[in-house]
Amino acid sequence: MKPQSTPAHDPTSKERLRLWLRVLKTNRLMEAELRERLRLEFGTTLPRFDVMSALYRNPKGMKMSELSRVLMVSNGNVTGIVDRLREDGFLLREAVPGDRRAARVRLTAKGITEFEKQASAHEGWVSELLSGLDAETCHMTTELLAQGLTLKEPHNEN
Amino acid sequence: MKPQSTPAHDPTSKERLRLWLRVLKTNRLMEAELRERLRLEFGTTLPRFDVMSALYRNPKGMKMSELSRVLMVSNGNVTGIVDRLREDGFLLREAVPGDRRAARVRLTAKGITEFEKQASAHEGWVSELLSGLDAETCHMTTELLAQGLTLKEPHNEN
DNA sequence: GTTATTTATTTCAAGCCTAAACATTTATAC
DNA sequence: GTATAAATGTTTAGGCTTGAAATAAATAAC
Repeated sequence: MKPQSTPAHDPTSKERLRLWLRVLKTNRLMEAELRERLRLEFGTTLPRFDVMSALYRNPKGMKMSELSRVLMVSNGNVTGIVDRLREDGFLLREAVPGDRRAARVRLTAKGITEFEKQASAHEGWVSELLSGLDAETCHMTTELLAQGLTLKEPHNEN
Repeated sequence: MKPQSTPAHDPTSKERLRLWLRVLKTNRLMEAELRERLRLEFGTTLPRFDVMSALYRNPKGMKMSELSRVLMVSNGNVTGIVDRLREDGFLLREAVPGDRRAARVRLTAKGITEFEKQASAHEGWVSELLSGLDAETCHMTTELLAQGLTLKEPHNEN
């Protein structure tokens, strides 16, 4: 837990690097698998699933900038994904009263129905992929990762 | 550690989902930070760094398909990244004697020098970002993730 | 009230990424 | 030997992603 001296062969630094590479690999393997299943079973993508998931947790809708902050992707990125989801009728845009710049986005009934199917399958897939870890071990690992990351998230005032 | 029953409120399934979301968040925050630093300090990107890193560990060079397998990205993806790195003079392509389909890629001297600078900074950044975890905790977390992921990597016969 | 700044969002160029189609070469079957 | 299959790479179409520039509206300064 010392500061960050990094003299080329600092063993702590090496262990942290190994952990990072493991996180990276876990992430890639799982994303690849989930992406493929979402595509085959539902004809959708991970970013689309993420957007719908955020909106599902916020039934009253979210502003574009909120979405972009919560999902940790750029503003312009959200524009495109939302556009395509709207073309498919899964969400709609509304004006924000009192602020003609902003746009509020929320799921349609069709979007809610569709997302619930996807989310149920998704949770099962994740559980299957992580079936090597029981609940307690998962919980501990989650806490360790959360505590270990000394990285402030971008500010969040609603 | 039971199979994957997933009856909507299975607590184990929920913990695995939470862990997955935490891995995802850790990955995004760290990738965003590392990407920005690579861009500002070295004018490069994470995928480029990854390719050079793989080649650095294989001084004799790697075939395109090897690169694609090790990095867990698609074949066509590697083509583009390698093209751009070659334009910058960081790597070169060679014919593989006895197989006129294949191409072997390896770092140039310029590429080696450049990557060593980047890798040194990169290791320091990672250590800084994970400074909340000491060596032992890192090691344990790495093992847990490695063991927990019941996902075969794509086969690797050289 | 006008000017300047900040905020919300879109557009754009460039690069990343995948799956599928393609071309070429090598290996296998017979 | 020839047909078939498998392997190596590239290309293509479409979507994702970013950072920067542009647009427009709201807010602050004065």
